[in-house]
Amino acid sequence: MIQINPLRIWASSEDALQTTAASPHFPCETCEVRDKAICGALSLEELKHLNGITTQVKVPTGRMIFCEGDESTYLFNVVRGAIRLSKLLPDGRRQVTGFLFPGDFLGLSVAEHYAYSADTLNDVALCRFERSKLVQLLDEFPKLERRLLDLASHELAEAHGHLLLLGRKTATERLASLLLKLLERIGEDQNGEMTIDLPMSRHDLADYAGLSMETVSRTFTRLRKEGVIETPDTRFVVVSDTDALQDRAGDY
Amino acid sequence: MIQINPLRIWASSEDALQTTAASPHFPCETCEVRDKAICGALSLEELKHLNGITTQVKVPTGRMIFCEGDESTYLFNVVRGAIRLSKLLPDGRRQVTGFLFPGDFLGLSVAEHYAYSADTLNDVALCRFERSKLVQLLDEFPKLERRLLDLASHELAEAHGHLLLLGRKTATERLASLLLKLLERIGEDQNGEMTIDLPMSRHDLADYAGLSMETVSRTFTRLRKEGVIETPDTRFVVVSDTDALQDRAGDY
DNA sequence: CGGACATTTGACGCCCGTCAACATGCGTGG
DNA sequence: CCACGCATGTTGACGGGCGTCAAATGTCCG
Repeated sequence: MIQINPLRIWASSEDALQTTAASPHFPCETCEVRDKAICGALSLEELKHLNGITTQVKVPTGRMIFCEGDESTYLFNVVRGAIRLSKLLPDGRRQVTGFLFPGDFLGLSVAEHYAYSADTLNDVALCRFERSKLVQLLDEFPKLERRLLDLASHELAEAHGHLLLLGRKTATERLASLLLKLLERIGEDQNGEMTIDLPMSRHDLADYAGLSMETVSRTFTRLRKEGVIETPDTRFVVVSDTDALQDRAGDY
Repeated sequence: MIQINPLRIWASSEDALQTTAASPHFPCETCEVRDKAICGALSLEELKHLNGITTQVKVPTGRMIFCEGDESTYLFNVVRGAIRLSKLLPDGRRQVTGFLFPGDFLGLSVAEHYAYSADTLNDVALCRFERSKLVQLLDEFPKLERRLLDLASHELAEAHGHLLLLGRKTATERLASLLLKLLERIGEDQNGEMTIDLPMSRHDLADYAGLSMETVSRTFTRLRKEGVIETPDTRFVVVSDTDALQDRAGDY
């Protein structure tokens, strides 16, 4: 599998993020996702230990972070940007297993190899630690381990929802469900309208929902004509009628 | 949601399993799945503690163990039998998220509610503990927590494989993949022929693979006509040509 | 033997994938 | 500034894979 400079750093000068470990500035303290990420389980004192084994890393748009099957030497916290997780079949068919956003944990797997590939949908900032050092840290801070277990079981529940979506929902239900999930995760109130700024392409949405790009596009237009959403730009989705979207998602 | 006597015990006399906790006979010691299950992480001494909080439980064929959304008061080890995990849409569409067999852990979730329903495909023996007590135990035995984390990340990887199956594989690939998985898990050598004794119906297989029962049936017939499998009985599948089945699974 | 149930098989239709044409946006360079 | 090219998204036409419905067959058990 090809891996293109997975962790190359792009230019950054005025930015708070550094590529060196254990900065004297103790960046964890001022981290934007500190309470969301696994770090939220730790006291300030413990956080200093964590800070000691982390490296701040940036990855530009469209780069591989790691590949399915690679040895899982690193784990990450997503600090900024959006990430696509996916699995491939040998003939190129792709399944997107999830999208990650700031505060999410990446690489959760005690296994030796990554179970999926991860690449960037836009410029991403990561907080990286070596897996071996994390394991060490887990022994020191049991709270961290509990947090990881919580995380894993939460992701498992998410995955099961995704299974239901892929196995049993119609195209419309799939897209409605996906939009609702994105709305919850990255939806923003833009002068009274709940809006999603999609960092991913129609193709990515399709590969998440087990559909073709064309079907996703057609479903978008149908939802638009029915007044459920607006799409002022391909990149933005305004959810005009959340209830209607809920109805179309098929759950309950 | 309906829940029919989820943990009722059926007649058992000569059997080693008891319905009472902490039997003086220390059943963990002689447990058939002791090294497979999470218990494998524990020393004999630690096992005695675990033994103290477990209850041996039996559930007959076709009973609910718990329902999606129920408060998750109990966790289980599967000692004997086969279990179906599933999620439902309100209109009855069902997605089977997995099948469990002896040695598997059931209820992995630190969340307050089960994310899916579990019911029995045949007579099942379970080793049950209260979630609250388990959490307590995790504090005492960090090894156990590590084991659970391993387990969770393994299940996560399984789920991602399932996502790929549902999202991107054809009917034949889905069934071939499923049969290979079952072969690995419960396949037995019956005088030189690798055989699967299916505890689940065609309908269950279909709901796992996101297909209709009819399509599963037709795919079975096709695989039989092509000499990949034999189906002497609807319950038994003999895999005559494992390589051919691999080819049809679509991976690699 | 007969009824209930699971499975198989067949006929038919539809949802969604495929292929292709067209539209739109964006960056580049003249 | 516009022309052009490329990438992405939309729309239309068409076909196929799989779902649905229904009947036939097999199986179990009273």
